[in-house]
Amino acid sequence: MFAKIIIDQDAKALDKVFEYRVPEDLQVSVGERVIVPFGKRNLQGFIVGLEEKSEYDESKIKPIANKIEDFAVIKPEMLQLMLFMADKLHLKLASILRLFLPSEMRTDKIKELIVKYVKISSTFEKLERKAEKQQQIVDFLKEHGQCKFSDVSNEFGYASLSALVKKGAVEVVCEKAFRTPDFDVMEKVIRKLSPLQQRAVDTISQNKTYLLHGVTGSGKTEVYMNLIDRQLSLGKTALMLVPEISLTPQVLANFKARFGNNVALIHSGLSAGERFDEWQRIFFGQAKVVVGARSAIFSPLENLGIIIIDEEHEQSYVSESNPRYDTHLVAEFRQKFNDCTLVLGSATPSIDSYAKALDGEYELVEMPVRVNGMEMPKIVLIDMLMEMRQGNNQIFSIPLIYELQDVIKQKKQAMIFINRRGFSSFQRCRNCGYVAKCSDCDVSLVYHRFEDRLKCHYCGKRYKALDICPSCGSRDIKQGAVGTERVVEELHKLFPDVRILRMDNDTTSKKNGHREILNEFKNTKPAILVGTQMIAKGHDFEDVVLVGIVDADQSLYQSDYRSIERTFQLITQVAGRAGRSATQGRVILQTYSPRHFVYRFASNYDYKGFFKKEANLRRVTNFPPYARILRILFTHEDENLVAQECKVCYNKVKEIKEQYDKEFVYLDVMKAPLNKIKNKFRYQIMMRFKLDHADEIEQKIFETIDENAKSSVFFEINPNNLS
DNA sequence: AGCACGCCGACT
DNA sequence: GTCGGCGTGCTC
Repeated sequence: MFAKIIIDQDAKALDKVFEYRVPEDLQVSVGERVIVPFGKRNLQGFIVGLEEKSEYDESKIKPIANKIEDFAVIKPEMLQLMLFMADKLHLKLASILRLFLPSEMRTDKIKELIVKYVKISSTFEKLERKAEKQQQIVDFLKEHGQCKFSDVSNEFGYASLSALVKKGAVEVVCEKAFRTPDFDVMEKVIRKLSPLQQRAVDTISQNKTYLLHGVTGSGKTEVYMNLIDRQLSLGKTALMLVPEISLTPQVLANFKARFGNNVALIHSGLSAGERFDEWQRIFFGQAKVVVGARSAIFSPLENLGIIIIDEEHEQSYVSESNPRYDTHLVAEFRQKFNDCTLVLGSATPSIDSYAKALDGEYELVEMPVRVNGMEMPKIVLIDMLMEMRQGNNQIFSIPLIYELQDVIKQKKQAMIFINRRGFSSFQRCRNCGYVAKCSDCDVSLVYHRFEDRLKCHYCGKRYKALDICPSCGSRDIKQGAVGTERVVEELHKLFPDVRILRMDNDTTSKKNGHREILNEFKNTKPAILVGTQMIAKGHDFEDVVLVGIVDADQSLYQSDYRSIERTFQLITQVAGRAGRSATQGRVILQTYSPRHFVYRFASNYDYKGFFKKEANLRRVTNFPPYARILRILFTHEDENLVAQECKVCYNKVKEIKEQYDKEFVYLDVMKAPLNKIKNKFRYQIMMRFKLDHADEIEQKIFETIDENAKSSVFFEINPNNLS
């Protein structure tokens, strides 16, 4: 018998299947981890196939040395998924397999909690020699059967017990034990569903994909819980993904209360041991429900009945490091493989998903009203250019200051949202609001302070930094970016007696920083909470009646094609924080581009109108989902070497482009925007092509690059982040 | 990835 | 003469 084995090493040269002989006395099956002699070393490998005959020179084949576990860690579904991902994303096989296991399992220091038990051996008859203590142990075990090793040794002494073990009179049995993380205990609350929620639950009943479009506050979570309950009662399992930042202690406690020990929770706060144990509980079927962030999509659940991706539009579902994958793609595979239900839920679906829903690929389910019947907060647009012309050069507009005064008078609360994401900045004319765009790509240019140049992150084209506005001739050019500290400072000046809290990466880095700030905010009235994205998620504060968005344009002028979509999502998300109680909330949205269509649609909560406009824009400019972007990134310590190699590959890709000239919208080589990371130089080939032959083109490019590149290369399909 | 082989420069 | 630099190639 011969085994096909993937060596657990993340190297291009080893990214293939090796063959080994299975020793007569070794029972192996597909999916198991083994130790194999590889060159001079012994390495870990995964059995991905078993065959009677070998295709390789049999004299060179070595035997498998050993097994690592006595069960197949990679289940058949995951092996299929591995092949699927390798094909679609061109990732190395070993690096995909690593995604399927908790990282603790790869290091040798597996922290499996093993409890040792002892019992009388089946072969034991009686003690040969008189030994008082040993006799006592034997009698004890005869009476009680299997006992904990530590208990027995504590009671009768370690020496006697181990002497018995050495003789073979007593057998040691090792069993696994699980550490389960502690939780705040919460009462199980099952709310009665609104008719709209009930309708959604009833509709989502088939084994296909649904896009659940429900406004903020429409009670999607309760719908999810009901859908999961239904699957459990059918004897199936459920997988629910939530963005990492939404996995707050409260949310976790909620799931624990609802599903008890049936649920496994996977989040970044787990210790290595806890993570490993949760994985095992899932693997062995003790946990029937998994709730977790992105990587939980690889949970080894069997008999999957439903997969739910909450806030499906969130960027965090796309992995931006090492094995780059998109959770949607994996979820779609698992949905098909298990013939189960897939639910994508959002108040602001991604353009990609909504387009699929309109195409009939997904079924659209809508929940257009809030569960408490409350109206959505009113969004008021403030033209900051107008404010400036009227002599207000502050961060806050006059209307926002008025509204804040009002909130304070009423002893209510407000949130001020700072839209600060990434580190790139743009240049803007303070007089007319002009922002420089790339003439070739129609995305905003990024200002690089170091070189004092504007650059396009899609095509690499460089432009002189602005000193005079090309649109109105003004010299009043500014780089936009206001930080949370600045805002807090200004608020202190305006309202010296009011408690002002700040929440961002700096203030929440401490262990419970997050919770402490939110608790303090909850108990202080009046109060103003200033924060970044973090405050846009989850928490509902009854007394927040006002939300201020200080500089909405920040995300609008990020240099990627999804920036408009993201701005719409952000505004809707943030607005949802206001007015969760009886009074209708208000949102003050300050912008320098008040006429941009995104604000018109967002302030009217007109998702469909927005989609139509944005989708059309993408279609005519050839951006996803109506085209595909492929970025090939080359990295190496030696700059000349990567640059050279990248160039060679570019020329090869150009040959492919010639074959498919009508399909290509764009192709070029350039330094990556972040030219050097961790002492490695980065060069890239960027291209965009239409969808008709996209898969075909992609495969050809994968092949060509593999043949021609020696340095480390990776591929990104429709990347979000172009650093 | 890691380990050996191999072919050139600087030293006991 | 030999030690050691890291380029190249291989691992079932």
